[in-house]
Amino acid sequence: MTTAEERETPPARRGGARRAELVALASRLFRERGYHGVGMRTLAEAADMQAASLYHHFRNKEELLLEAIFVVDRDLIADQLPILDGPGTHRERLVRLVRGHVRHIADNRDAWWVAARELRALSPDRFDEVQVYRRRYQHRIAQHLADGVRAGEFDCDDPRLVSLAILDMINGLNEWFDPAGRLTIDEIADRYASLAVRQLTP
Amino acid sequence: MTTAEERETPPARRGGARRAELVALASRLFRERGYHGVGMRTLAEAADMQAASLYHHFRNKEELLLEAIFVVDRDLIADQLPILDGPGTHRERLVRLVRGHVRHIADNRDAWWVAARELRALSPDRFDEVQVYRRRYQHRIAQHLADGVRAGEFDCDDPRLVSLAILDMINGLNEWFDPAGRLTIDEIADRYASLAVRQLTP
DNA sequence: GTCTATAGGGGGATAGAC
DNA sequence: GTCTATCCCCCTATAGAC
Repeated sequence: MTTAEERETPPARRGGARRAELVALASRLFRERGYHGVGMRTLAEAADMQAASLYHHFRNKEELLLEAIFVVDRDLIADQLPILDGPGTHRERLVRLVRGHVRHIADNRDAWWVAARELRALSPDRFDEVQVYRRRYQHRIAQHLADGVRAGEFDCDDPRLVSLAILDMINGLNEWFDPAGRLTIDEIADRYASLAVRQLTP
Repeated sequence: MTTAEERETPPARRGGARRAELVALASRLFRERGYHGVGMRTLAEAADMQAASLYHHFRNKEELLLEAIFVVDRDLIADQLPILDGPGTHRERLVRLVRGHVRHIADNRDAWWVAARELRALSPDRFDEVQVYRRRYQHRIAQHLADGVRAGEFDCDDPRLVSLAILDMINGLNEWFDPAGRLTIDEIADRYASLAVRQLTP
């Protein structure tokens, strides 16, 4: 049982290191086998405990999924959007945003994988909750592009469409990025920032 | 039971309209609830039959998934790659390819959804089989970009990376495209073709 | 080609001891 | 905070009648 107060605290602010470890473990397994493909018994075995013990840390399986997804969608807003309100030209701020976004993916690959694939496994209420974050991020970027156009710095016929195109381009890299591959993540971050700028250069 | 000859025929060339109907139905349900989230009973009910009857049409559940994914990955190669060997400048051929790719997604949204999310639910052998198609498509596009650079038509430091960036941009639209939305699919196809060209214009 | 029946296993979740 | 034991349900797949 949880108290009313605990129920209203956002999941990721509750609990400590153990809870975060379990979420990270769940993210890895969900990524490898899919949310519905991983049972609580499998999860528990990987955490060296019994399935029943997991229910002391999480109300149910969905809460594990929600926390994994929040690592992506809530933290991204917090880390990234302040960049757009910071100093620099519109172009410089966009470059910093793209680089930061690429590195956030590289630093949280399992969670990004899960957030991309398993959002629909959430109940409708939870789904909507995540979508609010996701849309806020995209809309703010579209706004930044429109601002840059008004400032005469960008050339862009359709900021909404281009913001989606740029985000999809970046998010796709988690599918093929290989830490041992031809390019380091910092090289990719730089090149993707250039590609984004190229879409907007007058 | 199937004969040896049937077993060696590629899945999508076997069977008739009924089989294709069942694959389309499965694609829709897999998209809505995920591959592991849809049971054979659910599938059978939606098709107005009993679960056991499905095993007359498909050896197992995975065969349904494989066929859904092949609608995307095998057909795309067949429809699209000839464009790059056809007439026109490198730029014109790229524009035709992007438009065709966008329309293929719009015409097969369920299958594309499943192909993007559930590839890992395949057994390793089947997974590899699909990846061969996927890589062939991407490599051929990277080749086209490199050819265009040599012809002096494109400017591109890293054709491999840019081919991935363009494909990820396009494939992402299935996440947010709404047939009843602001832009028609043909408008999106045109604008995405322009964005792709913009990445390569000297 | 479709059915009924069922095998054999795993699913999420809970009760209550310690 | 972790355990054992268990509930009840759904899973994929097969056997064999029609």
